[in-house]
Amino acid sequence: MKREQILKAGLKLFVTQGLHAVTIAQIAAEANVGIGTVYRNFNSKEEIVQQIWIRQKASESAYVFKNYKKQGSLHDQFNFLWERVIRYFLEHPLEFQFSYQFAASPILTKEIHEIAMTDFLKFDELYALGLDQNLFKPLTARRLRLFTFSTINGWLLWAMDEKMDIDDATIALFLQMCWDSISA
Amino acid sequence: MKREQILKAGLKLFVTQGLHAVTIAQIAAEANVGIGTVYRNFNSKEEIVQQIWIRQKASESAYVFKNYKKQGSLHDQFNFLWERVIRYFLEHPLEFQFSYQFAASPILTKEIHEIAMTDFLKFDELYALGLDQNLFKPLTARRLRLFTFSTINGWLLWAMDEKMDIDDATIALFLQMCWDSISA
DNA sequence: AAAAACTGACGGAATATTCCGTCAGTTTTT
DNA sequence: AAAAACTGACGGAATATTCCGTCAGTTTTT
Repeated sequence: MKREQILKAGLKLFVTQGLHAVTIAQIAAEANVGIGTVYRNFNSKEEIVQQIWIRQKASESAYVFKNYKKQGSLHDQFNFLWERVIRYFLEHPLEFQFSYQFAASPILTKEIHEIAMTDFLKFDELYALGLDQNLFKPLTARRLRLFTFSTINGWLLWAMDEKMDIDDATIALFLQMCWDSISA
Repeated sequence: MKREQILKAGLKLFVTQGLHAVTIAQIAAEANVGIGTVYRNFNSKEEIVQQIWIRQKASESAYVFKNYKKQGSLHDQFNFLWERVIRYFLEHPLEFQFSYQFAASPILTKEIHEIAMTDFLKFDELYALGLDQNLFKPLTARRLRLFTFSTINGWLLWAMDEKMDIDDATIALFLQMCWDSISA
């Protein structure tokens, strides 16, 4: 409970102020929790960041794969999953900012990334299938997935930044762009 | 001169250790400069980051637009410029990491971004031309540019991270993906 | 009522920032 | 043209400030 409050507070503060500007005392205050409680739950500011990352990716994957059924054409599945990713981020702007900002941070080790990303390996199966059917350009499944993911990430950053309003048609067009980019 | 040394040292340290972990004293040491000299040139750590950003974007645009002639087909020009961007980042991994890491940082204000990005507006002319010729999907020139840029950024991150070796063929394929994604 | 969890004041380590003497390079005086 | 006076960038010791992490006392849970 308190742990959750701390992670939530950290998320908000890190995104709005940046890692270096946030103190443990601030996090404790924002979480309505004593400083000692922060230290009971986490060893350092860096550990808080790591745990926020893991928690965020878990919440993201839960949202994305909810109601996911392997039915319809491969293209349909592709659209379904990536649209869920897009909608998750649109509905959770703080989580998106955090995700973007820390993706390349030296604080997040290979291990942390690996733990956090396991759920998303399901995407690779989809891409592997597409490769079998010669639908995609000749890259590995993993690379194709990373390509689409980073495209979406980057696009959302600018879209949010510009306060571009994103309706269903825009999302559909964008998904089409993602598909076209990797199509053979 | 000293100013340059400080910016260079800051770039290296921020990328490898992260903003919060780097002290002014460290920067001074890495730059072979006294602490006082750092303060003579900059008011704070944040200002150093902002100036590194501006300097980095200037160096990037100088590299990208060097020898750029508006000749050949629009597709050729597209390939020329984006290939330059890719090569710049491949040859300057520190600059790339920095660019990626701080793009969404709260330290960089709208003003700073605007100053740093002016040179890159030339890209928009290219996209506008393509739109006139109905080559692209129906988005604004600016959005198309941001889309391609973020795609490249994201792709390079993973490519470098995975130590994927990037030869001319790979770059060509990737540029093709960028083109296909926005083609009507 | 015993154990566990929590709180936040506090001390001290880490860090930022200031301040001032030095000295290489420049200008003025003789 | 030699000497004297001046300048201000520089370095780093001294000082100010921040921030961490502990722990004694308090509250909550079991």
